[in-house]
Amino acid sequence: MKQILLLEDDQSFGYILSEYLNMQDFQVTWAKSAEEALKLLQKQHFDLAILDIMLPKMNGFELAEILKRENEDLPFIFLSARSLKIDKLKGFKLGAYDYVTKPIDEELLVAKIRALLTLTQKKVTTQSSYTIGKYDFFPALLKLVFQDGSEIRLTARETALLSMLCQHHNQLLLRKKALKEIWGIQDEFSRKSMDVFISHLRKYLSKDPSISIENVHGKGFIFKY
Amino acid sequence: MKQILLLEDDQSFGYILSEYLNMQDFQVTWAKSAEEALKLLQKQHFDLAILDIMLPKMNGFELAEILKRENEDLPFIFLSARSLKIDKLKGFKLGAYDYVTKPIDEELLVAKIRALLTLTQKKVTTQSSYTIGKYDFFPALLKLVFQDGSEIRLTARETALLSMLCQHHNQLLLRKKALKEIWGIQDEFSRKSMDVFISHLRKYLSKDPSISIENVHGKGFIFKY
DNA sequence: AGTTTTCATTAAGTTTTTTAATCCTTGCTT
DNA sequence: AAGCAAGGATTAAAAAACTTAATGAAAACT
Repeated sequence: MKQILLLEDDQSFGYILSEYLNMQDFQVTWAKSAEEALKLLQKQHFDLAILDIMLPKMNGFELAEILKRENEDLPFIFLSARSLKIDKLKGFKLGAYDYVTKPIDEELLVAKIRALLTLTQKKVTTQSSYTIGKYDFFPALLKLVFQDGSEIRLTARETALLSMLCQHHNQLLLRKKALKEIWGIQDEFSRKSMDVFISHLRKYLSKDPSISIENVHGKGFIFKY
Repeated sequence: MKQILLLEDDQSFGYILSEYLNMQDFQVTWAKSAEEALKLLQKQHFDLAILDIMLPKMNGFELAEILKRENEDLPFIFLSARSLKIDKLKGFKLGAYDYVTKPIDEELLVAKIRALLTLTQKKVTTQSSYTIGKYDFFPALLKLVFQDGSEIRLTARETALLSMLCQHHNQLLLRKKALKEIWGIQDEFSRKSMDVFISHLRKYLSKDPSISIENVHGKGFIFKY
């Protein structure tokens, strides 16, 4: 569940919004001042921050500047009653993902939040382990472990390819996509090389017959399990 | 310079917007139909797409779906005269960064674009090139180019190590840190391997005597230039 | 049915990375 | 300050990983 930090000094609005976001399956932590927000940020991880701008002491802009300096990749959205263009420009310049003016449309806000989270999370995706039939696959350890405890050590490319297959399991993984991601710019030549690795993986995974890497002619592969 | 794909069938609006974006130092390619946009996407790399929704044949939503399926991580913004909430929701659901309604404020649009580009580019972390004294280093191409045009091809590990050194240039890069990042949390054994690569890099960079990779006993290296 | 393109697998060739060996440097100990 | 251990530089060798080639089979196209 995604952790959201909400900075908002207005009691009733803050309450309503945090309840709404909670309902939408976000884990909201509500800070009523920038100072409180900073303390929370040091203790806990957040996936996204929603920042009100006008606050009694330190304002949302100032907090954002600190965030950018310290907490590098926490994405944030400004939320403010001020709809002046100059404020919006300042917001974006500070690296905000969006600048939403009150009154807000909660449904749209949630849609934006989800889009943003998908975007920022995308890169990090690699799970730390996958269960593939009777195997366990540990990408970071370059290891594939069979039910009976026997291990197969994988090479870097084998691991990269198997990871991609896992991320798309039971869906088509386009050749083009894998080539681009693992081999970099797709010179149509490494096609051959990729085939060799598919072949390796099939061999490694052959102890469980319910697993298969099936080819879709001209398109790519489907990793079924 | 950032490459932007603009999909817009309205002649005059498309012209004005692409001119404006050009002025703001973006490299804009203007497609007048979704089909044309698709062709361009196959040939060229873009950093961002701006998609009009209402188009004669294939519309912007449909194109976005294809993009999501095929072209991995090209971020896009919808641009439309339709301001219905249902359209906006659909836009975000498709993974758009934003949904902007006409008439647009060009200045705000550019601010958003810049913010989004920063956001998406950040993930890739590694700069696309570094100037090191009389050399240019292109991590993605695994190349080190000397002033006189002569090229040195680097291996994956050489590139990874040189990238890290660049990121910390004129500061101490801890051995431990490099080992962890490049070799994975590793046994003190690949220490030796790392030394070999340091040695390679020194040799490659020896044509410019103002560059040096200096050792800090027991700690790591400082890349000076 | 024949032809062309794509795919699977094995083997051979090449490149990259690691390990080893040797000598040098740094900083500590007495 | 001499001796010594631990860290570092460089080159060469061995090992591992990756790519290319070769062959035969399957799929799609005419």
